[in-house]
Amino acid sequence: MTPEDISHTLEKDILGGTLAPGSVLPQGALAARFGVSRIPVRDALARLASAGLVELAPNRRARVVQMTRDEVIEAYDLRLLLETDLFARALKRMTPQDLDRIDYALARSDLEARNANWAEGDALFHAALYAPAQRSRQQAMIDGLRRACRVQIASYAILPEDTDRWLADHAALRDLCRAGQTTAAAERLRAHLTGARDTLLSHLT
Amino acid sequence: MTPEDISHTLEKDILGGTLAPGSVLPQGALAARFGVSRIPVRDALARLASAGLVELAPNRRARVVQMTRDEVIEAYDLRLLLETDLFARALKRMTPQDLDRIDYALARSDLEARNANWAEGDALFHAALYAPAQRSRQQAMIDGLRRACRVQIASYAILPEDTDRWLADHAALRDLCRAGQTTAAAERLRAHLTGARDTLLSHLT
DNA sequence: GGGTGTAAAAGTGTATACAGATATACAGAA
DNA sequence: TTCTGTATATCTGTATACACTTTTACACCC
Repeated sequence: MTPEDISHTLEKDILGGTLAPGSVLPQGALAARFGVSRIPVRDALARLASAGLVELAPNRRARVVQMTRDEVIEAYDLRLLLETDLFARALKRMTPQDLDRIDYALARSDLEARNANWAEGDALFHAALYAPAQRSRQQAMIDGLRRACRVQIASYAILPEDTDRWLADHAALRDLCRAGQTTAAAERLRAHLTGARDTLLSHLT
Repeated sequence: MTPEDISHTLEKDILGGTLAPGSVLPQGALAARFGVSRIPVRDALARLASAGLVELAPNRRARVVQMTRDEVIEAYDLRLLLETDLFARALKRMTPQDLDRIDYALARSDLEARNANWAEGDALFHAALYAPAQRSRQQAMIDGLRRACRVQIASYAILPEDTDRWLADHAALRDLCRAGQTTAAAERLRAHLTGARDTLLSHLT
């Protein structure tokens, strides 16, 4: 059990909803759970903190982040800004191979969605969508925001109709990429994200 | 000497040019320097890594980040995207008090610039410029990018003419804010950033 | 009941020690 | 000289121990 393993496992717990926003994460308990001392646990918590999944304060126990309504709005605004920009860059450089990879990612995400593992597939599809842009830093920022948003979503049961809409959006995005309709594709992505934001916000109050 | 103190001190060294990009940072040496054990040093290095100032790899010594040309371009593209957006949001909500604070920051940055501490003043001025938007996450992202860029700049001697152009840009931005000329202000910010990028790129090869 | 002070319990931060991995220096071969 | 293999020195990762801080629980007073 390395710190990386520990942080990955905890990330799954957080994003899977086992650890709800606001939960406390005592180092000692985690150390016992993973069969290590507190040192690698501290390391793992530091990783999660820099990924934006937990909050650390001196002499305080770590907590799973809990975003306010305004913070959720800001996060989605940032995703809109960064993802539409990255998508536009990707579209300009998209090769037939990239399109095939997007097809593959779409098929996989479709599979995962029925397997109660929708978010994994979502991240995979969008990663494939943006990969042609070859912008690792921007991609990393987007991943961070995506994870932060997902922590908030994880505590709610996702409705099947949401999943359907979401899969339809992905399929539409794929089609628009293939057809080379860049402005329509960008618009669809924008709608996809604002839709996701609004369903999350409707659950928050 | 807390981990936070240590990371701040190291950050100053890195951004001040004492620790050039690529320098190694052995935990033991730092522990001796700061009079603590290696544990808080590891903590400080983790902070710097999450701020994007050093690179950490398992069982390897920490290194000050060294960006490639493409990474510099990507970083400035991201700053352009995030800073122009944040500036536009700030302009919409700018009050007379905010304008006074910007005046104050401009005066201070003018002072710091003559004191060989230009970057501190630069960060201060831009923070004042964006503060009315009240977007902590976006501001944090921008700060991270700004620091990452500055690490690369730190190793070069800044020409006085650059500082002059840079101060003139700031003054112009302030004036455009006061005059309420939002589109011209946004355009000036864009020029300010692309100018900074190009001088950095000209030094890189 | 509701607030307040205090002591025990639980938790965090860090020094020390040691095992394992990496980097360095140097001798010998091409 | 330049490359390669190897022994040594250095460095990192983590368990343990202990001091200090925060949290919790409970008795007390209003």
